[in-house]
Amino acid sequence: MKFEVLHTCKQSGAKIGKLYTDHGVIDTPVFMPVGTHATVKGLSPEEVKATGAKIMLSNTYHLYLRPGHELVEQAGGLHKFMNWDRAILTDSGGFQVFSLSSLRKISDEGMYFNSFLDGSKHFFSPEKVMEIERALGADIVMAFDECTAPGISHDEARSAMERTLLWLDRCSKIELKSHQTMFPIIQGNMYADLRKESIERTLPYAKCGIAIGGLSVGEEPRVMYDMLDVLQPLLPKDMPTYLMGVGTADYIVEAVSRGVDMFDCVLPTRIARNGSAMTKNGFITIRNAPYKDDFSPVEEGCDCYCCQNYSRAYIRHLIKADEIMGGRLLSIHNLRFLARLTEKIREAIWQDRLLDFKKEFLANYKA
RNA sequence: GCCUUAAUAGCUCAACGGUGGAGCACUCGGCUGUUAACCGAUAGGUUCUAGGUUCGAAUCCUAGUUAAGGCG
Repeated sequence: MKFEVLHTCKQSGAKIGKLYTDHGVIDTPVFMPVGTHATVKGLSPEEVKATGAKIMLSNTYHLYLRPGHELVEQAGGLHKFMNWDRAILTDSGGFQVFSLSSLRKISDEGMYFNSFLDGSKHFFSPEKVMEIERALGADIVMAFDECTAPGISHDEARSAMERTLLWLDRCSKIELKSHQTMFPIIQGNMYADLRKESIERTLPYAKCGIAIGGLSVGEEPRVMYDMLDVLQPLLPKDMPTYLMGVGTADYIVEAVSRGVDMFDCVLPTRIARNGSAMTKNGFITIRNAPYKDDFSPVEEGCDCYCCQNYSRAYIRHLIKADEIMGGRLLSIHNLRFLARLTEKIREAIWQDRLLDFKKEFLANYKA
């Protein structure tokens, strides 16, 4: 895997790049749809591709529990199993350590946890996670990290950061398949000194990209931007930076202008299934009454399959009637919306005017 | 014509003679490395009508109205 920088924005320092994988080339900045259970909920791979996605996420923790990484390997790997021939990134389960905290116990050795499916006991060590990710066969595999919530003490944050670094070192010793590369993850909670130390000590492990974890976990946006500001001067210039879990237009624009290149988020597809659409003016809740007889497209000027063929009124009807198609159409739109956003961002970077673009974009966007 | 049963929120139904609730629908809010086609909130009532019994009636009694079923 190789990353090539094509241009750096003179106004912002943001870069346009190409990430070459065995499963295609990814233009950055990029948004990556999430398909936790080896499917972007509700959409076929063809539909996901049609939104412009060149890479998608899947999840180590969930696929390990069901159907099992051995089975995926037996099927010929994740790409073949799910019929997706473009790039895949697997998250390590570190976030599940965090979000399913009631079910786990954590130590330097790793994480003991109970399956949310049947309560059975399991253990993830960094080595075990790498072994699973190798079996799944994604192009980019995430290191096993410990994600923390805002509000913890400096000591607790340091402890999680140290553990993440310890685990990272162990992850780095496990051999992956030839087409795979591992992204290490920066932690440090909301403490500037820890974030700085974390990136400095994590960078030596970054071969083709580096990730920022533990943000967008409930803190105020300002806090996240502050952390990105701390990291920005220390980010590598020759490889992509991936801000994990971020997926609203305003966050993406703000983060790219601070040097971030890759994003993923469940939000576009989740809020779609729950009846909301992303637009350049912010979210709109299509399921609400005002759209009952609104026969215009979800977003005027959008080139997606949804907007080209269906009205807000129809989609509202589908959502209210609990018809799957409503969530599917909005998922298509929201993914296309973010793909188009990154296209516009790349264009602005080419033209060395990303900060102007950001200002114009945010002026119309209501968070 | 007679008999039986029923009538409570928009719908389907709870509620011992003791402060009328639930689910769904409606309206709105939330969702950020997916335990999420999910979660939450607001609103919604002359308990069919009129009398009666009772300290107190959705609940018991009488009459009526409407509906369903049965008998003629």
